[in-house]
Amino acid sequence: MATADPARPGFHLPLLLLAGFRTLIDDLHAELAREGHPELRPLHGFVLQAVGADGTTASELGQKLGISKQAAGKTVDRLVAVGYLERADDPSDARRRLVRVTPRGADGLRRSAEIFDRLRARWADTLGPDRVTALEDDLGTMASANWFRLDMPGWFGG
Amino acid sequence: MATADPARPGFHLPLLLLAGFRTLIDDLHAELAREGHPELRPLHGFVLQAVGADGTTASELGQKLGISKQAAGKTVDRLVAVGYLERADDPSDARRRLVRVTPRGADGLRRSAEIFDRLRARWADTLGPDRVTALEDDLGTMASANWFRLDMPGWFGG
DNA sequence: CTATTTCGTCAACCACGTTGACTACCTTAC
DNA sequence: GTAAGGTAGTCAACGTGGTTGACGAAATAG
Repeated sequence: MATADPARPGFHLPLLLLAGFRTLIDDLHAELAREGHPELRPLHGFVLQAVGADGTTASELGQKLGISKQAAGKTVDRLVAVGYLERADDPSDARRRLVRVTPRGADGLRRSAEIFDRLRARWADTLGPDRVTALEDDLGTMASANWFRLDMPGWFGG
Repeated sequence: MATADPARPGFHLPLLLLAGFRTLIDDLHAELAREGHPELRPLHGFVLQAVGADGTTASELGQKLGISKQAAGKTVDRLVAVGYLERADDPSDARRRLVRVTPRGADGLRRSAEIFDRLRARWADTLGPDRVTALEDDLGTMASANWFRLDMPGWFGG
């Protein structure tokens, strides 16, 4: 493969990280689809996670995810449409529209966590538990600068 | 951060991989912009790389990147518009339109490789060269299935 | 010479992001 | 109590990156 050209070692690392991420994410969603959540898309897990048990609002969500409130609102729309989130009025502030995870959303979230645990175990089986931990430690050290920003336009569109 | 919740260790790994990738890619493009390539988007580097020194066609490119020929064609359009790729007729086959990297494209590619080397060196400075190598080895082992596919819809859209 | 395949493109569509403008509402200050 | 200002949510237009389906032109197979 061109990008794995040994003459350009610098290209290895980003591609490996991307491929590793993709492998995990693809496996997760294949399993999630098998377990009754075929509509759940890769971004959705992060969004559900960010909404959390206490609920939130579109603006807050946008801030948490590093995207605009409009983009967050649209994503909520989609997740509401497939039944993973619901909106409710905030009695204490008529401007706000509370966003909450539905039972179905909670189920998807729970299964995601379980599946990720199993996938991590598979990595541990292949590499050894210590190396997976070391990998996580090292990545944690290096990645701490850009933490948990999902605003895709940084690398893709927009 | 919610997704880094220690109670859900399974969420660590994918997020770390994503964050690591993002950090690298963001740093690359910040530096690339500084060096005279502000139009270069994260995907573009992979595409230029896939076009290669010998040139290719939209269909071939699509196959290499794991996307449709139409998507590949559109991406080529954009890269032609900003001067990184050019099209030429294939004298031996009137259906084909050769896609080639321009000198400007080659410059961007060369700089990308250099910058990635420097970024990798930074990782090596922080973690130690042996751990970076180990990280690459382990990721290579785990990620070997999904190599260099850019079809975002798998995780994002459509 | 005809049938099939392949290459490139067009058109419609979807997911995901952006900015700008606007309404409705809460809050603060006078 | 009202005017002013900030905040929440939505609408509209747009850009990027993907998808499928349809189609003409050119190469290839029979």
